[in-house]
Amino acid sequence: MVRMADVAREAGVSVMTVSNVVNERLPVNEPTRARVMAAVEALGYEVNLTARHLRAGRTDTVAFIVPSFHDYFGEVSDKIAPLIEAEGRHLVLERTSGSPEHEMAALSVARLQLYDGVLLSVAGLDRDQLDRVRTAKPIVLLGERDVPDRFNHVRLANEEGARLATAHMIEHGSRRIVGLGCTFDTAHMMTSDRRIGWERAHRDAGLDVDARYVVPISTFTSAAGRDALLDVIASGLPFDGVFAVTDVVALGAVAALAESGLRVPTDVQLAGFDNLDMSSFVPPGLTSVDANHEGVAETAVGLLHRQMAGWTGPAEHVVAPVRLVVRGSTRGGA
Amino acid sequence: MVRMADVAREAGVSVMTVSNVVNERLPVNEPTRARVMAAVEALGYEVNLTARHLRAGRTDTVAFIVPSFHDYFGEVSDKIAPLIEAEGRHLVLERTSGSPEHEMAALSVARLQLYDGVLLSVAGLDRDQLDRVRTAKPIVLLGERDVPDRFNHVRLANEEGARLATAHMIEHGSRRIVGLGCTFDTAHMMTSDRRIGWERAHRDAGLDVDARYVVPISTFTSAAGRDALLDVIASGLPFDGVFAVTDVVALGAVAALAESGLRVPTDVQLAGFDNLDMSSFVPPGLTSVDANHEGVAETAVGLLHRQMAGWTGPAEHVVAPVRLVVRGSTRGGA
DNA sequence: GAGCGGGATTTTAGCGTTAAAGTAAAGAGT
DNA sequence: ACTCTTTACTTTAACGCTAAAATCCCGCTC
Repeated sequence: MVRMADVAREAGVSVMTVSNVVNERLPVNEPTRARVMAAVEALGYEVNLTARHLRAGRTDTVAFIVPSFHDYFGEVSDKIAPLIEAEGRHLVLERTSGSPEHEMAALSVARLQLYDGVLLSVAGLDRDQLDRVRTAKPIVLLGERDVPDRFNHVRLANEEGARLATAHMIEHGSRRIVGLGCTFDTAHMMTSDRRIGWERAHRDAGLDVDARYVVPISTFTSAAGRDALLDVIASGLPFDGVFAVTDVVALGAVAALAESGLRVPTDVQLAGFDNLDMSSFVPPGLTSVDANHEGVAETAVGLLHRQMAGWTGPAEHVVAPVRLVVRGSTRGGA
Repeated sequence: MVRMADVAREAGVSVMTVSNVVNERLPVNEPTRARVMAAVEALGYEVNLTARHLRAGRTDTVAFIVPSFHDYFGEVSDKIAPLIEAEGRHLVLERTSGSPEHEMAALSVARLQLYDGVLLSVAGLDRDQLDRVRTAKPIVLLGERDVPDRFNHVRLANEEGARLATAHMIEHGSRRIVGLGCTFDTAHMMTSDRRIGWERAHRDAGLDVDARYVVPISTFTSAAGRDALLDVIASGLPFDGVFAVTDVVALGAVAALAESGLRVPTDVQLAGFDNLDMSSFVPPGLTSVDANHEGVAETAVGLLHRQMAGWTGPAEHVVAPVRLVVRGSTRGGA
């Protein structure tokens, strides 16, 4: 490894002069500068970032900590990256597998020290566990969990989104709408809130809420969504609509319906949540609640920047608005 | 920030004793140990990783550098993560947007110093640019590019995969198969090699190779795939099969075919490449070349571990085998 | 030609950690 | 009783960088 000291010796100057040339801090006479640059080139010197980080107490790096690199998080990450880079910082992703232990470890003082700021997509931690996190490091939480007031937090209008999607299907004739994955779950506000929206749409339309139509799924995967809906079909429970808790789950529903010979949207209308890239391409086009990834990314990064810039005012709790994107899987669609 | 020195003062011992307790290196008498631990707890001390990294010359962190966090890379990342973690290291993802400048920057001495090893999914750099990278840092390259011999490299059997998929469609009756995105491109061995496989399948079957069926796409997205195939349909060029260069592009083709009222696989057979999670759920099930993400991940991580363990033998160039997963989008399917 | 101002460069002093060498005290061996 | 270990802990010296203070050198003034 080539150090500044090696360059300094080669150029016949002090280490500080090399530092000043490399970082363009204090002015350096042109002949000296040229000699230093020549030495830098000759030796292939590049600054040791670890040493700089230690000395500077900054890393110019932001971490986005996600449960998995898949699907929704992959798409959001790609929105966040340019916003972080625009401020001259680096973005790195870390993965927690959604487990509370991993998330807690990611929020440990030790790990936080590696970054100037952290965006954490909370999947496993509850309010109490988060409350135990004591740090001055800028943090913005994302995700559909209950979090302590002192954290900046961006989440989606889950209830409203679910209500919109369900009401839309009711408006277009569905009367028995499966809430696929919309189970009550103290830990999981995502499913609970979407369940409430599903329920409210029914009540608003004067329809009965039948608990048999709330179908639990084992994981938020397409496979689990398909299996769960196939079970519903096999059970003989009649239905004419499906609101899936996420688009990934909705894709599983698409598969189940196709396998079972049920036509979308003629026999069964279908809507999802997240409006992933793929959703507009899966025939006949997946009606979905759009959570505006880009807006969420901008809001979250904005809050983080504010904190990193030294803002100490009260934390904000943003609920990102949603809108329904109607496509061919429901009867209002094109 | 609480430093070891603060803990040492609180516990009435030297800094080294704290270090020895915290890292369980040299043995420390139980009463002393307890006093140190109490001080650690009281002050909420956690080690400063930046300082440790500088001192140790190691970071116990591996970076996976990808063009984007989306789709294929998201899925591969999720396979790689547990393999890295199993060795007690951390995995972080960085993004290059696929641009040569970003990739080169990621391979700069400075950035490499932050990691004990790097997995780089090459998308933009060519052989010459890679050849300019001079570093002893363990690196494994992934992706369908030509790379200098001295780098460990894992790529897919692109030609064979494309040939398998195309031959399969020919075997089941297709005679005019669009090679969607399978253009020759000096820089992009992925498309070129898959094009060659598409071509070979034709020749093996004694069919003419008609260049009009090689359809370029602007980007490897579903939108570009759909638009390109819609153009083909509008042009009136007759076809009865589509081999899409990736599953993401194939999804665009699915949309284009559905919009145009063409039935899959009755009117048009369709096959893709990558076998993404979604591919088995998009009706009628996407026939796809499976590149065995998990195997690729294991191979790449294995090569990286070997290098990090000090192996200095010649680099390996692994071509990961592929197999065809037949689903409903082709006529051999279920 | 002593004194001064100011730009160029160097010296000093860490950032927080840990490998290695050093010391001090208690116990073992002869 | 004196070495010789062993155990427990401390001191020293970096890792590679840079903010701040100190020094040097030159032309300029009066």
